Amino acid sequence: MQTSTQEPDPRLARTRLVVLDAATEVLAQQGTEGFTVDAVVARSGVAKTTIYRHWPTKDELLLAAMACFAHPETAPDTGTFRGDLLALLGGLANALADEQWSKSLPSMLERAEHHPDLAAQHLAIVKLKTAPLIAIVERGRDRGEVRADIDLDLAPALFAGPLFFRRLMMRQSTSAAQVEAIVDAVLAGLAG
Amino acid sequence: MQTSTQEPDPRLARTRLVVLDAATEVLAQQGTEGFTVDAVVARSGVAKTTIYRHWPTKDELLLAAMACFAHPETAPDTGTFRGDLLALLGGLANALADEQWSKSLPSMLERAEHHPDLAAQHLAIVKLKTAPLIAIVERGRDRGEVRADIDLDLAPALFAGPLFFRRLMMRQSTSAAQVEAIVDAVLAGLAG
DNA sequence: CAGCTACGATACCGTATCGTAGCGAAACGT
DNA sequence: ACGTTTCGCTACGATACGGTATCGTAGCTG
Repeated sequence: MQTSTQEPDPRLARTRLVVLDAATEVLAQQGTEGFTVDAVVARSGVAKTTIYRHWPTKDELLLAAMACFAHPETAPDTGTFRGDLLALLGGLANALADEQWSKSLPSMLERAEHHPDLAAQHLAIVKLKTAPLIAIVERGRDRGEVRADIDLDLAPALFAGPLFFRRLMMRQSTSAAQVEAIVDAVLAGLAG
Repeated sequence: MQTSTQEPDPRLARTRLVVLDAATEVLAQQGTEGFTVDAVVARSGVAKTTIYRHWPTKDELLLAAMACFAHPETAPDTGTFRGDLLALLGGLANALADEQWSKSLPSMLERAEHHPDLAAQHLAIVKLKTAPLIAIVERGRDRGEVRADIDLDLAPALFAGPLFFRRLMMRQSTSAAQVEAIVDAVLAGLAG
């Protein structure tokens, strides 16, 4: 046997791509309230029946769309602890300002609050995004730039928390100068 | 004339109270998705027609329900800067853990993202809640415990941001010891 | 080319939900 | 006690949306 399942139909991948792309756009622009299958149909140009052949229910489509944001972040390496933090948090500030992920973030939080499976997935995304931050702090600790008794679990909240707070609660973006002020403030408290 | 508008019908106030109470509960427990007029009817025991007599549309009911969370926070005065921060943020950590307001927070954020009027209202609530924090920092600055060039706009994000981050993004509560660690970390960076 | 597979279009069903109509009953102020 | 205001109830209309059925078409693989 082994009838060469090596080549799956390219049409499958194509519609998956087009539909998920449209789905993430709808989610970012309209939120969960406007996230309707018909809206994805209109935006993607893919027939509703086809969408249901790929994702048997709307929730699975939404889940798949949200999973698209699970790209791992890379940790910068500028040589200094402070430089790494500035680079990473500066990128985060920009991402929070205009990336689709940040625009869908409130929707994800809302649904995660009431749907355990989505909460788990979102937590996985958050861990992917905060991993480099932890890595940076760990590196700083090993270099002696950070107190040895630092609680690594608190690091993401300390550094990224203020940025998310400004984005979600105050609806403000954070400038490079403000990122610098935040980093310097927290950094002083962690110095060893 | 002047037929003593002093005494409005107590029935009006009563239903307002009962309905809004039920509405906030539904919102906290079910989120915006489950926030339906019929659900509020079921929970409050008030007839649907009556609800519509008070709030002509569902959105206005939701707006009114969310406005219920606009209680001003009082600033503690323990005598020391650090003590004030610990008291206030400790209270915030507890509120984030189990108050209805925190449970409806994701829903409010989600809707604020796409409804300008709700965004404005939510911002007003946030300012009410963060006002005492700013007051504390200001007091600390005047006492010389905080650098004079502190950016007061950044203070809420620095202190409260980590707590919200843990609640919203990590779905974790924050213990008193962790609050202390956060306060001490940020406080060191703000010292004058 | 032949057969299979995925896609498209349309129509359709069932349900949830917003919002209203109409009428009677109860509670309020005087 | 009486008029007025508010409330409750049932039923209803309208619409939007999730999901399916059917059939025909286009594209892929061999």
